[in-house]
Amino acid sequence: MDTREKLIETARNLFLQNGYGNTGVAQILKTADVGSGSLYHFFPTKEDLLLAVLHKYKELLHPMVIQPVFDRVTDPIERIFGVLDGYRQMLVMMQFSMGCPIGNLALELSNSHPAARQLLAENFTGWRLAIEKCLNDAADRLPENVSAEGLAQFVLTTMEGAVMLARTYRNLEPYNNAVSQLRDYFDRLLKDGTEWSEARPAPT
Amino acid sequence: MDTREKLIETARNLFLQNGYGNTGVAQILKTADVGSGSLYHFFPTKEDLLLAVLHKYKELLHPMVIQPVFDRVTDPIERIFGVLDGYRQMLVMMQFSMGCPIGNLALELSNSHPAARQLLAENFTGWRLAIEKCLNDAADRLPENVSAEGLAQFVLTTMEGAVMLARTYRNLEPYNNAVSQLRDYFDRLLKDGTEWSEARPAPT
DNA sequence: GTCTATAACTTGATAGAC
DNA sequence: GTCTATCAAGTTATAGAC
Repeated sequence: MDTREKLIETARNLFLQNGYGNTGVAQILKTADVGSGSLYHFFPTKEDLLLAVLHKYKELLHPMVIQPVFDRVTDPIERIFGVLDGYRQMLVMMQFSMGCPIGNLALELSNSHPAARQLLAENFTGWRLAIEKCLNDAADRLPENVSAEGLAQFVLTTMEGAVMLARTYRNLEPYNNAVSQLRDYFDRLLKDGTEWSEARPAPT
Repeated sequence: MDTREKLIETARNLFLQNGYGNTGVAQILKTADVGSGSLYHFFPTKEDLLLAVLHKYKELLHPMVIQPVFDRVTDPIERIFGVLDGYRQMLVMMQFSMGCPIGNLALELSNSHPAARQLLAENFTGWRLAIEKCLNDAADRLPENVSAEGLAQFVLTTMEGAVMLARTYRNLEPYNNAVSQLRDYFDRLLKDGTEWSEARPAPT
């Protein structure tokens, strides 16, 4: 693995564990066993390294998060819950020390780092599109006036909130609960052909 | 306002805007116009100040977040959506620069600061209990086998995830969407078995 | 492309006078 | 209880040799 790739990979892991601000450049260098000059040759600033990490996450979304699930599950609705189960497994495996890497960085950086914020949003959108595709593949089972985009975004919302609570409580229960509730919602959507009740317009 | 209280209030605001790690003690001192010696008289370490801030949030939950909504809305289900609307208003007012203070700190600190993590969990629990009470007050309209605790936690999950997405996209749409979906879920729950709610206008 | 050394600065925390 | 002055350590980033 070349030096540039090693730096991105190391930074990705450390940002995931400690956040961006709490990860020092020196720590990255030590962990990657790379000299200071090398880093600043590839990445003029620490933020440039951050942006490279966020690009990397975009590249990893399908091979790491989506495709493995799609390979072993065919039903489009079950694929969605398969992806959610992947996050559950990660929480357990990492003993709640890591959540969704994008969610972590989103809250830390969306105020202060506009370029990073943009890439984080693109990561969210990529995730949502993958779920959206599943919903479109199951369109015949969903009420006609259900918005695939809106529902896919709601799945993302649920996942991110659930990961946050599970990590805070250091307990899987909030995550399992959220997935159960979402499953119940899906059951009710799939079950009856009744009208999607459009929510009231937001107050101004 | 005494110095101790002023320090807590200042730190609370700065942590909210910049996070814990990115807020320097010097910055707190300058903003609060307080000398270094005073701070360390009340709070031996920066973390002690953080814990005081988290205690403050627990105290503020009802007077600031819950009670104002309960005072102007009586229907228990509408109270829940009233609380959610409060967060929507905050996102707009603060132009997405601030989300849920607890959620922000939860992701930043739950790995590295166990004492803070515990207090963050207590804050979440307090919020959930307020929603849970609403659900119990509306128990006659909900299916018997619905767990008020589980559903209340799902509301919290949705709110936190929705705030995260809205801040990342710097757009209210993900938040409105999540609330709409949650409303639709509630409609399907309420409709299922019991009478139609007269507390709010029928969906258009 | 990589190394060493270091500049310029900020951090959290402390000591002691008053 | 508050002030001033200061500490040691850590931060990002740079310069110049190889």
